[in-house]
Amino acid sequence: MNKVLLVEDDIELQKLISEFLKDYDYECSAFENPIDALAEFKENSYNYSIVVLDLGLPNMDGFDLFKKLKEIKDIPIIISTARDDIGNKIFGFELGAVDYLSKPYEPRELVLRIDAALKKNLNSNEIYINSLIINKDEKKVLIENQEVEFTKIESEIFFLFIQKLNKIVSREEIINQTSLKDDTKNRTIDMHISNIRFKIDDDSKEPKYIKSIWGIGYKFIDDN
Amino acid sequence: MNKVLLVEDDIELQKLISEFLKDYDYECSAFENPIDALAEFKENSYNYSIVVLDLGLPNMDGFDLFKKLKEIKDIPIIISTARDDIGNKIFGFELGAVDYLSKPYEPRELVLRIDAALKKNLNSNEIYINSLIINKDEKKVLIENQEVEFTKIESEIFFLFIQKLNKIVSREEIINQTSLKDDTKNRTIDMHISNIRFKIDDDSKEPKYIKSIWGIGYKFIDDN
DNA sequence: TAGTTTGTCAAGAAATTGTCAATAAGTATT
DNA sequence: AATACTTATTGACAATTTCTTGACAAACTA
Repeated sequence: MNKVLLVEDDIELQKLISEFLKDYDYECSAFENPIDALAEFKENSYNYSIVVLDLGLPNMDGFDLFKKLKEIKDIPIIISTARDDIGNKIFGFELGAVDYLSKPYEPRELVLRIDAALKKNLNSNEIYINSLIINKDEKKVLIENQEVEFTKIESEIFFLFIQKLNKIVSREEIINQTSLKDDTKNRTIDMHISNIRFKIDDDSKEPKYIKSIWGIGYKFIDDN
Repeated sequence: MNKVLLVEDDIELQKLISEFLKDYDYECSAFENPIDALAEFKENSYNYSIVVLDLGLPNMDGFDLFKKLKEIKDIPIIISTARDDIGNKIFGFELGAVDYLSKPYEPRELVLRIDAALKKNLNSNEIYINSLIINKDEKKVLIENQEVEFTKIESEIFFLFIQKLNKIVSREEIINQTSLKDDTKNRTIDMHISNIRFKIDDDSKEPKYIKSIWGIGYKFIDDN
C-alpha cells in the first residue's frame, strides 16, 4: 500500500485528510512540525511514496523542508498553499513539486492529485535501480552520475532487460528483440552481457543487476 | 514573445483567457474547433510555445488532438477538464501533459501554470549551449556573437538536433525531417554533419556538441 | 563424476565514420 | 544564355569501433 507523508499544521485539516486518505487506501503519517516530519523521513524514507507539504509552516521554512526531503530521496511532493500565495506556487514548481493545491481544498481533490502524481511517477522515463539512473526516453544510463557508454547492441539488450524488469529473458528473445542476426552464437550474446556487466559495475559471480538463469537466459533484477 | 495555442469550445471563456494572456505578455490564438486548431498548428507549429487544450471537445476526441499535436511538434500541453473528470486527468499525464487544470479555473491560475511549464521546459526562443546562442524562431545561431552561416540543409539538420536535444537522432530521422531525399546516402549526411561541426567549431574526435552514435546516428548534447 | 552451460580472453572479421576530392546540381550575375 | 559561384552528393579509403566466435576454464545440474 502507498504511504503518504503529510506535513500540515492545521490539526483539524490533518485529521480530516488522514481519514480521507485511509478511505482511499493510502496509509498516512501526519506531522504538524517540520522538524518531526524530517526526522521521520530520515529514518523511514523508503516507506513513503509521496509527500503532501503545506508551505505555510512555522519554525522551519517550508522550502527548506522541501529541499531537505528531496535530498534524502527524490520523492514526489505535492505542495499546498493559501489560495493567493502566487509566488510560492511558482517557486514550488521551480523547486520540482509535482503539483500544488490551493487552500482550502477538498480532500477528494487531494486524492486525485496523489493518484495522478503516483501514476506519473511510475510512467516517468527515469528509473532508479540501485546506483543506476536509467532514462528510457533518452536511452541514457548513469552510474554514480557518470554516463555509461553502451554500444548499439549493448544498449538494445540493456533496455530490453529494463523493459522486462525482473522477468527472465531468453537468448532467443534477445536475438529477436535486437538487431542481432538470427544465427548469432550464444557465446556472442554472453560476451555482450559480459561487457554490459563490466560497464555497469556488475560482478558476474554475484550480480546485483544481471542474473544468469542457467540453461535459459538472463534476468535483470530490481529488488525494492 | 511566447505564443499560446488555446483550444477551448466555450467562447466566453476563450475570450476571457485570450485577453488575460495578452495582459501577461502572451500572444494567444484561440480555436473552438479541434480541426481548425490542428490545421493552424500544422501550418505554424514553429510559432507556438505551448498549448492549452480542453479535453471536453466535440467532433474529434481531445485525446486524438493531443496525440496529433505532439506528433507535429513536441510542445508542452496543459490540459483542462471538467472538475470531476478523474480518468481524463490521469490519462492526460500518461499521454505526457505537463500539467492540468480543473474547470472552472481562474485565468490567473492558468498564467501561473503556463509560466511554470515554460520555465520547466526550457522552451524559450533563445537557448544557450556552451558558446552557442540559438534562436529557434529566427533560426539563427551565434557563436561568440558571430552569426553562423549555415546552408539550407545544414540549418535544417542543426535545428532538428536542437529540437531533439540530448536525444539520439538517426540518419533516417534526419532524412525524414529535412528536405533530404529518401535515398540520400549515409556519406552525404555525414558530410553535412562534418560541415556543421566545422562551422560551430566542434571537433569530431572530441565533440562538445554533436556526438556520433555508432551504428545509429548523432546526438546533440547539452550538459548543464 | 559426466555432461552442459556460462564467463571471458584474444584475435580477426565486419561495419561505421570522417573527410578528401571530384562532380553534379542549383543560384545569382552579367 | 553564358559565367561564376555556392551548395549538395557521393565514391574512395583510412581510421576507428564494434561484433563475432573459438578456446578453455569455471560453474552448475543431476
